[in-house]
Amino acid sequence: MAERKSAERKSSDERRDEIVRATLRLVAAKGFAGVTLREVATEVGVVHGLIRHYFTSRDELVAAAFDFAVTSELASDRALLDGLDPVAALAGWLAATPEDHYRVWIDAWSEAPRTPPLAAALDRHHRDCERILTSVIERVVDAGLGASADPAADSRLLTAVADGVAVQHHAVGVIDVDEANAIVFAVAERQLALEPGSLARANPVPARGQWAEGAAR
Amino acid sequence: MAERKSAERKSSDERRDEIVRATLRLVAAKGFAGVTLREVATEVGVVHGLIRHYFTSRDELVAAAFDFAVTSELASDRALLDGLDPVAALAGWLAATPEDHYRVWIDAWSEAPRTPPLAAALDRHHRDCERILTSVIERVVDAGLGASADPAADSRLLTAVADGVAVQHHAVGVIDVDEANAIVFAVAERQLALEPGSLARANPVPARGQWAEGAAR
DNA sequence: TCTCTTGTTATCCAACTGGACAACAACGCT
DNA sequence: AGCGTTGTTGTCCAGTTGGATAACAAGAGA
Repeated sequence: MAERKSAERKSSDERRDEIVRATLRLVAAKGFAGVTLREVATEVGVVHGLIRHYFTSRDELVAAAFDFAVTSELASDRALLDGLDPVAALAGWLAATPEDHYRVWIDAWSEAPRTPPLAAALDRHHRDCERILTSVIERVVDAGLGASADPAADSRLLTAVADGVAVQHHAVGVIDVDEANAIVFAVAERQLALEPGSLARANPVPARGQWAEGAAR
Repeated sequence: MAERKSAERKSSDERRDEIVRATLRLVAAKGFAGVTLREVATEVGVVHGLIRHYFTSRDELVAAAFDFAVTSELASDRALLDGLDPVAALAGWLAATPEDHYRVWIDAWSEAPRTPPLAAALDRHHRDCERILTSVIERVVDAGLGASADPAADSRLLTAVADGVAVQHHAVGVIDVDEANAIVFAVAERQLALEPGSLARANPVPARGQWAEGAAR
């Protein structure tokens, strides 16, 4: 009569994906250092021993979570940007990112110096971001809508501004989303010789991908 | 014959200070979430029970450590800046900060959303930093060496750039200290209508206060 | 149907955590 | 000298952690 209550049996890939997403949700809520295997297991609805069936160590799990976060984020961003005209794409890329996304980035900055695999992933994805922005800048220049003597350098500069503003907005909380966008747009317009106000006008509705459906407690 | 080996008996203030500094060193090395009372005690050379004699909880300890870090850092910065001419002060403030210092800031950004007292301290100190930079900008303007329509807004902007560049330098590691300074200086010179290169020339030797003598393991 | 693989559970473990407490020792005060 | 205060130690505790492992269960392929 003591019926064994098992979680639904799933394929390896499905379960693995489920675990990674749950980990990511918890990382966004509690930071890389704050997630425990037991919490992840509870979130998924399985026993904590099962996690080890998919990831040989905790570090491997959180590294996979960060990798998944950025990979899926950048994939959906690329798809979104491709469908926009150059200036709108620039505005869309520079506009403030959802809270959850940036929390993960900020946590990664904090943990990377202590976690080599995370540092490697961070380095790689940061360069990806700079490259994407560089190509967007090149599209703007090629369309004759702006100027840039060194798109890669301008990309690096604007990435720094966007990150710094995101810190003020998401972590410190001294500015709201409109102020954040205003600052980044102003710097970008001046740096790339765009018409003042053009980025704010072109800014598309923020519809970036969500990996964090359902709030982690 | 079993001689009791005690740590040197110290005054309350002395010991408290010693504990806070040790905590800060460990926070810089392992993050706010990574420090344990036992490690702090070992670092100081006492038993972990003694920590509780000075701080009623772990949270109170790390909050005190962050507060001490920023308070002493800003105090020594203020003293340094006051002795410099306006442009040199601006360059000194914007120039890259020692690794340990920024590690603590980045960790605070990461932890603040989860730790209310840390969030309060972060908000306060962030505003302090913006205020200091604002007054430096005003000194530059008053001396007729540069222009700023809104010193507070420019301070906010340059703070964002400095933070974003610091992330790229200290956390991600994609740029070195010279590149970091070059980016921040270039933005500041353009934003404040300074002569290009003037900040690099005026940049004083980095001699900011050190609270982290002796490396934490 | 039998077997082999693999997703899953239930425990166990050694290590470590923050906190509590009683005993001790050094010092200041009277 | 006696005494109270307090800096300091050693030890205990209940809880949590990441990891290991054996048993179980649900399929797949022969």
